[in-house]
Amino acid sequence: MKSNSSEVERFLVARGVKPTPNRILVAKQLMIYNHPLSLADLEIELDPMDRASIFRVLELFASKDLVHVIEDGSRSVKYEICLSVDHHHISDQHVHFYCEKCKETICIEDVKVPEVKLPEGYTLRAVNYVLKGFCPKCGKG
Amino acid sequence: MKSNSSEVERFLVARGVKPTPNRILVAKQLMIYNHPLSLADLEIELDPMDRASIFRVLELFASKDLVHVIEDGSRSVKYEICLSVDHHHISDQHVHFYCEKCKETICIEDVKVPEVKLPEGYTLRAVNYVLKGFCPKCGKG
DNA sequence: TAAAAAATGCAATACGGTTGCAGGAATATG
DNA sequence: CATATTCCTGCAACCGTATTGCATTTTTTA
Repeated sequence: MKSNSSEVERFLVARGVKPTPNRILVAKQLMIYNHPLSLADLEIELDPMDRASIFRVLELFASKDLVHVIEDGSRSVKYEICLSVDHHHISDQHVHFYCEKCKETICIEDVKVPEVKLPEGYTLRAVNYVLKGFCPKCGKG
Repeated sequence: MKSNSSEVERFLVARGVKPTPNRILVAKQLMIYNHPLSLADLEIELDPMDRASIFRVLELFASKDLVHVIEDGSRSVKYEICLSVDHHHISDQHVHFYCEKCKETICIEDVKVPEVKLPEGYTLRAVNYVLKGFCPKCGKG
């Protein structure tokens, strides 16, 4: 996983984002962890960076498709860095599993989001497919 | 769509829920609309019923599988009445479409949630598959 | 180098969800 | 039938997360 600053910087620039200190830190953090993080998670990791600043960075990243936004049904939205440019095609996205016991959101890289055919007239822009239950660590509940 | 009180009452009793006035009203409202409603939606429709009361009714309904809980990525959870008993099998559930412009969540009854095969060790209990974009009414955005 | 624009941090706010508590209705018990 | 107990309800307070407004600092532009 790439993590040194200049690499992160290049990544940001390549995606049309000006590499400010905060943006580099947020991106780096998202790269180090390889599972979706919430705003609160990042706030802890990036202390003392301000929550609003992190929020705005994530907002920007999302608008430029640098992150996937995952709503796992926990009360907070999760963000996952998206390194490859073509992972916006739905069929390239993997599903996520939310463990109702340990509250972790896990990427199931092996399982891609299955595509469905929408009726006429709909314009599809994103998809959110989250499976819920108990993860292997938490057993049968 | 069934909507008179005695029918709703029978529905509740059949599912093991005591048919109190509030519960009947909430269930009826969910039946009248045939798309998922948020707590706030219901609060408006059922005025002057108390928010906490509606909340507790929904909580009860969810625990008894009388409603599907849908997280569409808007900030609020949506509830959709589930008339048939066997719609808890994932493959029986339909997908939902969230319009990013008009903020409505629409049931795509025709499109069932595709099943995926999880790796060993996971216990699947629920699934949330929401498509996002623009609905036919809102066009291409 | 001055003006403009962008990024940041702080504080305040909005919002949806949730809980504690007390009164009242329904139900069970003697 | 009277009383105890449980359940339901509404009110008000609270919580956590997301979001915004504004002033300050930093960067970019002219």
